[in-house]
Amino acid sequence: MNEDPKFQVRPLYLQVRDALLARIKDGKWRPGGNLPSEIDLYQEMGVSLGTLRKALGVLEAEQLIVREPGRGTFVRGHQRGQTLDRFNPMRGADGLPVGGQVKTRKVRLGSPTGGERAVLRLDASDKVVRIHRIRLHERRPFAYELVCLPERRFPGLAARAEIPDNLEGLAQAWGILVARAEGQVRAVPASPAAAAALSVADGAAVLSLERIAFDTDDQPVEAMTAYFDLRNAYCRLEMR
Amino acid sequence: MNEDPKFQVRPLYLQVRDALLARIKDGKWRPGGNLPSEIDLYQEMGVSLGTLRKALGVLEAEQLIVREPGRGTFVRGHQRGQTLDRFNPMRGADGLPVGGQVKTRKVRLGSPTGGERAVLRLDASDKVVRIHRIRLHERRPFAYELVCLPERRFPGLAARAEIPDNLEGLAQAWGILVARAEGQVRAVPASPAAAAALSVADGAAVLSLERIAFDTDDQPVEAMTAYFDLRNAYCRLEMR
DNA sequence: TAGTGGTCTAGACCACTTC
DNA sequence: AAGTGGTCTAGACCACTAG
Repeated sequence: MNEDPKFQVRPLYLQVRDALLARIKDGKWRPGGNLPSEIDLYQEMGVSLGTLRKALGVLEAEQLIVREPGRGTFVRGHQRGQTLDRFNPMRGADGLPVGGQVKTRKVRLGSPTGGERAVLRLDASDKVVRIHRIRLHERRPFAYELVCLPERRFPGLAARAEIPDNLEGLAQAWGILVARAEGQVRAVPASPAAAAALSVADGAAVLSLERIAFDTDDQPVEAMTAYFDLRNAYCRLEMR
Repeated sequence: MNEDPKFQVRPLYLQVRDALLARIKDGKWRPGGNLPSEIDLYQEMGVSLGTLRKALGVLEAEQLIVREPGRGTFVRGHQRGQTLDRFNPMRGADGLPVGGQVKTRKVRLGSPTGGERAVLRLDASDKVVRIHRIRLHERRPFAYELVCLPERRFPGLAARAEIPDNLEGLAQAWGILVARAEGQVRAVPASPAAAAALSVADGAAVLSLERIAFDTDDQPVEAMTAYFDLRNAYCRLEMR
């Protein structure tokens, strides 16, 4: 880790971050498990403690690890039992966390549309896995979700019996680290399928959430479109 | 700055951050102006360079300052000419930045409603300033905004001739530092005033954005409700 | 009591901007 | 050439957790 600094462009602490991230990706340190102590790590990697701590600080800011004074450093894992992942800002009209049943309706292998090819950066030969879901909240339909995943990133998914209910569950099962997501909330006329799923009139306005999720290499991992009954849902915002 | 550490709870670098922030608030360093160099600052404050730099890092993460290698450290100022402030996620249907005329319709001093008293944490005797605005985009009405500001934080505002077009402009003019905002986007039936402003049918569904902005002491600074034509607007999201 | 992460210091060298 | 922020090191002490 201590080559001639003359030819290094990427700062050492970012190289250390990359090396640590690579081990998390490899599954060397499991989600929820703890990393070696800072003392062990900086000695093993041949950098100073300050540099190692700066690298850990970056990973902490990226929400990939959690540090607890006196206890250790842990790989951040997906909280099971959460029905919505942390990249879903939609809430029920009552403001409570959405916590009903999830019906996974179809899981099919298919070819991407032009739009999906573009946002997921796929080749013509790539396949995608499509999942349709309906989420209930307080026994009423809350969301109708159309998920599109690159088959290359989720091999064997279409044939699986049990499928996780949200992005974080899927990602964790396939060892993918989701770093961020971007999207839009709009109102659109309901398609027949969305109208049926949400029990609203055909063509009535519904809220839509289009979302693209990216991994730590900034590669797209999932494209989702979700529809919500105008009256039962809103989008929660935190702005800095 | 170097008292007996036995009785210090708040870390020194956060105390330094607080001291620097106080000077920014006082207007000692103007928005856009530059701070003294790190060397001058750490010597003046009697802490080590590392501690001073950690304090600056916090202020940078809070988006209150900007550091430019080789040039210096600057107080982050509001970009004039931006019609929407950085705490407004709404965009026109074309995705372009909203950049039309802004009509400030009414500016009135009044008493807060119960809801406003609660979210702005006001006493019964406190007054509020209300501003109504209409924003145009591509010559069509884009947003109808109802702004509610504590008179105590914006003294003399109701009597001013020229009023800034958005939260950041207002805050800068009164020396307030906005740190964050939270809110919700929903669809609601248009009130008569909103319907008239947006040229939609009375009671038709419109998007609404309710937003509360907070300063660096986490005190509420503004409560806004804005309405948008469903067909012309959407909400842009970035999630981490 | 041993181990962990958090804070703080002092000093060196670097790339970059500005004059 | 002088000044700025960015990186990197080595070492000290602290509060907290756990056995």
